[in-house]
Amino acid sequence: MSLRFALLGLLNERPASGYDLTRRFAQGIGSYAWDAKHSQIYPELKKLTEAGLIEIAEEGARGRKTYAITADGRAQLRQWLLTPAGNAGVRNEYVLRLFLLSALRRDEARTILEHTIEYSTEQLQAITQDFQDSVADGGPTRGHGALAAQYGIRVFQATIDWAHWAIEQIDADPGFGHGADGCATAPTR
Amino acid sequence: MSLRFALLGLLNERPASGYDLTRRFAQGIGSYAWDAKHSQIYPELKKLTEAGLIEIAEEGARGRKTYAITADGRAQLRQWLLTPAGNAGVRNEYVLRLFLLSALRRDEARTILEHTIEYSTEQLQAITQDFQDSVADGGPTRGHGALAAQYGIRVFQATIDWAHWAIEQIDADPGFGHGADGCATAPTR
DNA sequence: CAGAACATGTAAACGGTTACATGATTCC
DNA sequence: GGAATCATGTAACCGTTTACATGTTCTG
Repeated sequence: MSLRFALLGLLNERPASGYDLTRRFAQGIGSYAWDAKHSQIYPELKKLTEAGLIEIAEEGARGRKTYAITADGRAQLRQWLLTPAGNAGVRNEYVLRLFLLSALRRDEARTILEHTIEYSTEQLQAITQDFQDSVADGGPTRGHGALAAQYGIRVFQATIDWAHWAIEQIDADPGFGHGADGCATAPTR
Repeated sequence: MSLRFALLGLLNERPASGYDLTRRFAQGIGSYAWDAKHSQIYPELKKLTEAGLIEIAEEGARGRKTYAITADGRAQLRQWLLTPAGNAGVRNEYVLRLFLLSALRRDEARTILEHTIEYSTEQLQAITQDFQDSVADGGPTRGHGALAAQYGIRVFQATIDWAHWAIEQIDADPGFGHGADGCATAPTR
């Protein structure tokens, strides 16, 4: 059900085609909120159109269809947002990997954490850059743009800080890596 | 594929039954890394056993089966962790909702952000409490326990800080809520 | 004119959720 | 003895991914 509202939310900001929406999922929103592929987006846009929540605002070159949210769609989006939702099914493979670090040897875990710092730093810079580009283009400095960008910045910064701290921890911990292959402290059974 | 490694990872820490694993998903790990229900966990444990990656270490009362990871399973887990993974399909409905706040009126968005602060504060306290309980019980203060708990603490704290900042932003922004129902700045077409 | 990017769609296979279903043990 | 908790499983449905499939427009 969330995909439907993710699409309504993006279309509420401004009209877009399936192609546009696919790229937006592949970029920012897909990295920390919700991901979707074009093969899921196109059929969903069709359903939303049939339900009257969005409409084709314009048909352009190459079969391009620009969709816009309708009053009905906006009402449903608002209703969904105003309905409280307990923390539903989170899925983040990257974070899962961070959780399982104790299965690695100290040096391996350190390498992964260093990659995490590198990766998160890149993401941080990408968000900052995107945001500044959007400001320069006269794009939305308010609403979605600024709030979401700032959220991403803070979460990635927290991840970087955590990874630095985690490296210190594993370096200081003599028992780290007990679950690693071929280590004497890990009996097979 | 990730569920498989999530299970191997948890079993690498210590042997557990399907029931134990279900509870651990419902608690910490399910809130910020990976979620799964018992109906998915039990069949997966069966498959992992058939593949020789885990084994039944003990059969107890009420049909309880305690599974333990095998050397093979540990090797596969380690291999997976050491294989770099670009940020794969993230899904977090709670964060998605935060992204779409600009569809609401200022006062509504503020309410949601206040709920976010409240909720994240509770989560923060729950993690801190769980972690302290686990230390008091002589549980693992190393590996998974400490690193994961600290990660959760930092991410929830970042969310709280962001929400405070976001409330200030929307209060200061005269254009906020342009996408809300019945607002003059949002023409239907 | 070739290759990249734009643009949309479908189908099979897989993963995940909800609901159904059952029974044992413990606690009060 | 009844309720809560422990404990495991299956099936139908729905959401998601991967792979297949096609054609257009722009850029160099």
